[in-house]
Amino acid sequence: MKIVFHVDMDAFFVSVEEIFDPSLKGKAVVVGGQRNERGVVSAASYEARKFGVHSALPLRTAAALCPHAIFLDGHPERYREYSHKVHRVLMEFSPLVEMASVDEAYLDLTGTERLFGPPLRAAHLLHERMKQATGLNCSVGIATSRMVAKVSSDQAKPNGILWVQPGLEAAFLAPLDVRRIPGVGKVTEERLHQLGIRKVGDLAALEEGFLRRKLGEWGLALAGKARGWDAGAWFDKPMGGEDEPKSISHEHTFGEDTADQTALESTLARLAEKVARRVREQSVHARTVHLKLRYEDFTTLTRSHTLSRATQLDHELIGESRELFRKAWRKGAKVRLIGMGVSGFEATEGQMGLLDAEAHERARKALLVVDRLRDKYGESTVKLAGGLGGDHAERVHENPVGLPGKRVKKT
DNA sequence: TCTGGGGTCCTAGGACCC
DNA sequence: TCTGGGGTCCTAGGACCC
Repeated sequence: MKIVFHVDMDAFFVSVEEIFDPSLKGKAVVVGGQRNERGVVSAASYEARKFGVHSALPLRTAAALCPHAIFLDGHPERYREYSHKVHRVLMEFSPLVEMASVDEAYLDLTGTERLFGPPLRAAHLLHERMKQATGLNCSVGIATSRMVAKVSSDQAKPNGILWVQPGLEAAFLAPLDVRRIPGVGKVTEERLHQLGIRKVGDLAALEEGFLRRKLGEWGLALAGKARGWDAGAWFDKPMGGEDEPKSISHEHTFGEDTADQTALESTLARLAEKVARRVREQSVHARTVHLKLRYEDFTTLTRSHTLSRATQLDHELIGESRELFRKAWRKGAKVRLIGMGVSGFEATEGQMGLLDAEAHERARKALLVVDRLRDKYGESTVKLAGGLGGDHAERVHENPVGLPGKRVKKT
């Protein structure tokens, strides 16, 4: 019988911040930005949650609900560091660990009885070891499948352990709201409510034909989940597989909406540089370029273009995204968010003429040097002049007011 | 009280090919 | 000339997750 653990860190970002500043303990803390900023809550302490603050809530709403809360900017480096610590602890219990995000993981503990005893005992050992090694609380769900283990850790929160024994999956799920099923969000929940389905048990009792008619193939998968069946490749996939990303993107929401073409295009160029750099770090080449625009009324559009040849060069991604932008943007319309990304990764850039290939190679090598310099001295110290193989000489951009992430280095 | 940023997966129509 | 059917790629949009 398969034994799957789902380990979920409690209020992860807040808990990490408390390690760096213990005076935060027991207080209402909101991580994600300042109280008057555009943005949403990344994590809220349990104290703040008492006032209705939760993740994804707009920061300004959180400030209205809980005026005495302490608002903190996030520290992604800290969370990555602690995520690695968590990973190391989990590896002590099984080599089959799959981090599902910075703060949660699946473990396959099948056949570890001899080492750690029965599942509950293993979970307690893990829980204690986690606290001792990282200073963080976690919750553990134990089941025979990932899906049920995940629902179970959710029910165990905070700081708890819950084992759904083999054969009791459907009984465990039945009384829960349909929203508890991973993959059922606001929209699907609403559709299910309209069909009179509120509990997972209601879902499990329905005829398959009915679900297929009302919700399509997705409805069938849902009914399976409701019965505790964890179907599909995801279930069978062995844990621990580190797969490469399928897309890389960056986006930016302006502090104030803007229709200033220079500001928009220079922001886009900065995003494209960050994306290009990460593409090079992955040692891949990207074929499809995506643009995303959000206007002041929140209408959002995306445009994409597939290149005849994959690339990892700044100026090509800057040029492509700018072209997409100029075609898509209603001139004069105020923009709230601009973003770009790439997908369709290939190992090499593909065929090109000899002369092109030489220029291309020069540009690639120059960029690798630039990447290293930027590592050492910071983003803004290195600016590319023209001549690196493109029309980007005019690309040297100022930092528009209100943009984060470009600190100017004093020399 | 206005709604982040990084992703994944799915759907659906049209193009194109066999 | 009442005109299939499937597979794959491309593009746009959307649900969902942390």
